[in-house]
Amino acid sequence: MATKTAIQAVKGTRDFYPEAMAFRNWLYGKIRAISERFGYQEYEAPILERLELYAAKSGEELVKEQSFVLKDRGGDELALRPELTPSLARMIAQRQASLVLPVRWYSFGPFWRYERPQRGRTREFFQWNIDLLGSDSPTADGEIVSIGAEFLRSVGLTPDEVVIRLNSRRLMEQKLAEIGIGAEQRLEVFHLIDRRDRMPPDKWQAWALEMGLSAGQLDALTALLGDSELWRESEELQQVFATAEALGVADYLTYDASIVRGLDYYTGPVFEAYDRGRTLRAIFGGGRYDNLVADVGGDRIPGVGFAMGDVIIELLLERVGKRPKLPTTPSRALVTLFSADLYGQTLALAASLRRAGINVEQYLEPERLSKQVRYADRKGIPWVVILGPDEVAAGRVVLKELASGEQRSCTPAEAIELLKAGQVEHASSPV
RNA sequence: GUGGAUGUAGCUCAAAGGCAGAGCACCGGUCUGUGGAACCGGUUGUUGCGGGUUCGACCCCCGUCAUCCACCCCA
Repeated sequence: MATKTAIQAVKGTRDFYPEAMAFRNWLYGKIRAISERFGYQEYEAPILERLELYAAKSGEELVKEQSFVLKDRGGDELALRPELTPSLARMIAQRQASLVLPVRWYSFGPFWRYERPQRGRTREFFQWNIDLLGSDSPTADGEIVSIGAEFLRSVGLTPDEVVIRLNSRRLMEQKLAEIGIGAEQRLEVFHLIDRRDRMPPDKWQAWALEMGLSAGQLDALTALLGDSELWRESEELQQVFATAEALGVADYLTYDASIVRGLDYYTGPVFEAYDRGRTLRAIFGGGRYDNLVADVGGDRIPGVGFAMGDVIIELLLERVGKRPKLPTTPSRALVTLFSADLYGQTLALAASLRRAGINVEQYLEPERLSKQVRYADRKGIPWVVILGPDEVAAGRVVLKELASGEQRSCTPAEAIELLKAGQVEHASSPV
C-alpha cells in the first residue's frame, strides 16, 4: 500500500478505530460488571515504574528481555509496566496500616512487553487484573477462580469451549520433595514443567537430565504430571474445588498437575484458562502469592489474583463466532437538513432532542434527502428525523425508523417519547 | 533476540522482463420529500521504501521498513 504517512505507529501497538474501541469498551463493561458483582473496587497504578520493582520477583526473563526500559533525566531506570501485580503489592504495602482487609481490587489498563509481535501478541496490550489480598483461606482462591469462570460465562463461552486448569505449587513442592527434588532445584523444575507441552518430548527429557534429574526422578516426575487425582492429596485444592462447586462454576474447572505458571512469586494454588482445543495461548492465568507484599517492603499480606489480556479473548470469541456485533455510532437519530432556510429551526429541533437525553447527529448541508437518509443507514443510525416545510407548517416532524422502513408524522414531544423508548446505552460507554 | 514467507487501488487478489488490471467497495446519474435493489457512467496507484542489473523491472539482485508464521516468552 502506498501511504504518504511519514510517521508510523510504534511497532506492536494498535490504533483503536471506533469499531475496535467499541469492542474494547464492551469487554471493559463485562469485566467491570463481573468484578463489581463480587464487590471488587476499581483502582489504577502508574504505567511507568522503577525497573527495580520488577527485579524483586517477576522472573529474570520478564525484566531483562521483555521490558520497555528507559531512563529519566536523573538517570534512573524506568520501565513501562509489563505486569501489574508488583505495583499492586507496593500500593498495598504503602497503605497496609489503614486498609480494611481483605482487600478486593480490580483494574483494566495498558501494559507493555518488548516482544516480537505476531497474531495474538502485541507489545501494548490491555489487561484485566483482579486480586484479593489479606486472606490465607482457600475460599479466597476459590472465589478468584470462580470470578474467572463467571467472566467466561458472561461473554458467552461455555465449558465445552473453555476450561480452567488448576494446580497448587504447594502440593507440587511436596510431591517434588518426595522424589528427592529439593528447594534449591524447585524453581528450575517449575520452569521445566511449565514448558513441557511447548517442547518436543525428547528435548524436554534431555533438558531435565541436564539440570541434574536422575532417570528415576524423570520417570517419577512424568508420572506425577499425568496424575489427574493428585489434587485429592491437597486439602487446599479440595476447598478451592468445593468453593467453585458451591458457586456453581465447577464445570469450568479441571485439575491439571502440569500447571505451575512461569512467574516466580506464586506460592500456592495456580491456574490458567484455555480454549478446549488448546489452539491459543492461555486466556488468563494467576494464582496465590503470599510473599510479594513483604518482598516490596511491607508486612506479610497474602494475595491471590489473576490477569487476562484483551488480545487472546478477542481472538477466541472471534474464532467461536461469539464476538458481539456492536454499534459503532452513539447516535440514536439523524436530524436531516431539508433546506438552508430551515437551518435555524432544524438546529433548534436537534437541540431540544438532545436536552431530552437523546443522542442526535445533525446533517450539515441541505443535500438531497436520499443522500441524507443513505448517510444515516450506512453510519448505522437507527432513526431519521425530517423537518420540511410541510412539517414546519403543521408543527410536526416526520420520524423514520430505518430498520423497518416505517415512518410517521408526530409532534416533537411524541418524537422524543418514541426515540427515548428503547434507547440503549451505547457500547462504547462502559456500563 | 533466531529462522522463514509476504508486501500491487480503500479491501481481496491478477499481471511470471515489454502499455499496471479484475471483483467488491467508493462517487455520480436514472431518482430535487426518503436508505438497502437494479441499471448506466466515473475515480481509484510513487507496484512499501532506497539502490543495483537491463534497451526496458511489479517481476531479477542487494539493502531497508512493515506485516504474517514458527522459535523464544507470556496476558
